[in-house]
This record gives sequence, C-alpha cells and structure tokens, in this order.
Amino acid sequence: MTTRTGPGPRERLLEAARELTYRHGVGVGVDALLREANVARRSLYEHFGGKDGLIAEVLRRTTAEDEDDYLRTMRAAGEDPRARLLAVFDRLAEIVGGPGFRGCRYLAADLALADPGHPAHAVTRDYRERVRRLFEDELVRLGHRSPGRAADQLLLLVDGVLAAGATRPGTNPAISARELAEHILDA
Amino acid sequence: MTTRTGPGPRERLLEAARELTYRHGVGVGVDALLREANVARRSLYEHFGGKDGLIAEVLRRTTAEDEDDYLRTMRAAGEDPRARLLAVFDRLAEIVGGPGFRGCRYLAADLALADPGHPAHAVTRDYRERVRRLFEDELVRLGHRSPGRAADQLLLLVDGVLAAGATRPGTNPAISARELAEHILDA
DNA sequence: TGACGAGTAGAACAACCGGTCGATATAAAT
DNA sequence: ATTTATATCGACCGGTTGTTCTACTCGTCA
Repeated sequence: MTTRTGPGPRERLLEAARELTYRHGVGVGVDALLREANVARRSLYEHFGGKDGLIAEVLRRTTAEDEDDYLRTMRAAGEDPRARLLAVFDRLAEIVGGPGFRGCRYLAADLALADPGHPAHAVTRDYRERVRRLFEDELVRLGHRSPGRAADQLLLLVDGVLAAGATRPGTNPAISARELAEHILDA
Repeated sequence: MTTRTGPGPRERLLEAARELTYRHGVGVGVDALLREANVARRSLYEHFGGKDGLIAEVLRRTTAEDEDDYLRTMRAAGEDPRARLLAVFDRLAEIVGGPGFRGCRYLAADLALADPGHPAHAVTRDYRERVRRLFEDELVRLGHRSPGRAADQLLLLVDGVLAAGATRPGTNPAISARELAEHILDA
C-alpha cells in the first residue's frame, strides 16, 4: 500500500512562487514564499540554489504553459493562418478581461529586475523569440509579403494589449488591437 | 553679499529620486536616496511625509515634463494634425533608441507597486488620461470619424512601443508603430 | 538677546532581507 | 540491518527595510 504523498516541497514551492510573484511581484520575500508553500527554508536552496533560481524556474514553467496556450488557441481556430492569428487577440481579450489579470508577468519581471544578468531575463527573451517565430510561421503560410516585419508588429500589439490592460483597467485594448492586427495581415 | 545657496534639500532629494528610481526601480532604498541627495533623513519625512510621498511627487514632476515634451514635439511638427500625431512616434523612436532608455517609468511603477492605493497610481492614471485627451483633440481637428476609439489605439501603440523597447532592445518598435499609426489616422 | 524655523547627524526601532547550517526524521535502496 | 538520499524544522548570520526620535548647528528676524 502506497502512502498518500501529494505534491512534494519542490512542487509546492513552485506553485506558491507562481502565485505570489504574480500578485506581489518578484520582490516578494523568501519568508512569504516559504510560509505559503509550507516548506522548509533549506529546501528552497537545495532545489533552486536561491531565490533567483526559483524565480527563473517559475518563469520557465509559465512560459511553456503560455506558449501551449497560444498553440491551443491557434489550433482551435482551424487551418486558415489569418483566422489563427486573429484568434490570438480574441484570446487576449479573455485574458486581459479576466478577473485575476494583473498585468504581464514577464514584462513586470523584466522591469523589476534591474540587473541585466539575472537569469529571468534569458527566460523571457527566449519566450518572446518563440512567440515571434510562432507568428512569423503563420505569416509565411499566409503568404504575407514581409513576415518578419509583420511578426514584429503583432508582437508590438500583444505587448501593448498586456501593458494597457494592466495600466488602464476597464478599457479593452484587445479589441482595438484586433482591428490593427487585421490591417497588418492584409497589408 | 548673498551666500551661494544652490538647490535645497527638497530639490536635491527629488533629483536623486528621479534618477535612482529610474535606474533601479521604485524599490530603491531610502538610504540610497539620502546618500545620493546628501540630505538628512529627517528632511525626507518633513517634505514628503515618507518614501511613498516622494515617489508620487517625482512622478508628478516627470509626467508634467513628459506632457510638455509631447506638446513641444507636436508644436514643432506644424499645424497639420496628422503630421503632429505622427511626429509623436518619431519622437518615441528617439527616446526608445536613446542610450539611457530603460523602459517606461510609469509602466514600471504601476507594475511594481502592488498596492492599488499607492498614490503613484493616481498620478500615472491622470497622466495617461491627459495624453489620451491630447491625442483625441488632434483626431477631432483631423476630422477623424471616431476620435475616441482612435485615441485608444494610439495609446495602445505608445504603450506597446515603450514595453517592446524595454524588453526587446535592438528592435525599433517605434518604426513599426508609426506605420500602424498612419493606418489609424487614415481610417 | 532671544526666539524660531530649517537643516544635519545619527541613534534606535521592529521587521524583514537572502542565505547558511546543524540536527533529525523518514523511507527507499543496498 | 545498514546505508543513502531526501525533507523537515528552526536557529542563526550580517545587513537592510522604512520610520521615529533626540540633540545640535546654523541663519534670520524681531
């Protein structure tokens, strides 16, 4: 008979950090994280080497999930590249309009961590590059005349939606962005 | 003979805070601010009531300056509302491409200060509203069919440029944004 | 002269920062 | 049965957080 173990300290720590760093920013104290996760201080340093390592690992996980979210959204939109790209902005409208939305985690992390050598920056940079590639691939399939430039513009709109969604609650920037996205796709 | 006084503690403190909160974020310590400004601890609390008051006052000042910058940029672009609005994006290209650019101060402050009651939020909210109105007035003068909606879209582009400029250095998002802005104006 | 206001220097505060470490408990592997 | 790995508690480190307070030095004006 196997004992009912449940998620270990490592998982609990990641989950707590995912939650608290989003609510309070990456400036949350280690004590608060340990308290929330109900995990001994030492476990943090054994598993992640320190607070920075934990933060970077949390971002690594959420970027993977968010990338999956993009992929699923696009897959659900069918085969047409145009419809697939526009679906991204419909999905953004849901996210930004959702009750728990508090801004883009990656943007907040990049702005909060002044040290350019912090491991979190590498994670967010890779993520943005992957999303850009995702857009570019669709634009190529669409037969767009300059897929690279258009991908940059779409990424700009995504950044704008996430920024405006956080700083001007109430407005729904994703709707505005979708219109502009249509123009990009038709150019 | 008048003694050479120079800027008082209040001014020195504001200047130091303007600089340090931009370089290191609003999380800078009070000690660092006092050291940089060469000001006694007590003066901070007499003049601003505390760190939060100082931060809010710094933002109040920079928003006024930045609004002036918008106004001067537009005035220099002549009378045509279309040219005036597009000039904003040329100016953004300069700012984002400049050597000292480290992201948008207001966006960083909003994302870093989790407490919605922090006085800084009111300052940034007012600033965004003033900029939005600036855009809307020009759009009305331009005879745009839906100035409110278009102003929101321009603001979205500005947010996007400032966000992307910070998170994806090297790319020049203002150029991408200018193209989209043209489309908004011609709609 | 004396009072007042503004400034400085710096001690003290309680709370918290990220990080290290010894002691111990548990359970699987040998 | 013994070893090994993992996980836990919790004390402890030096340093810093934002804030309050006392004591002192100026210059100004009455």
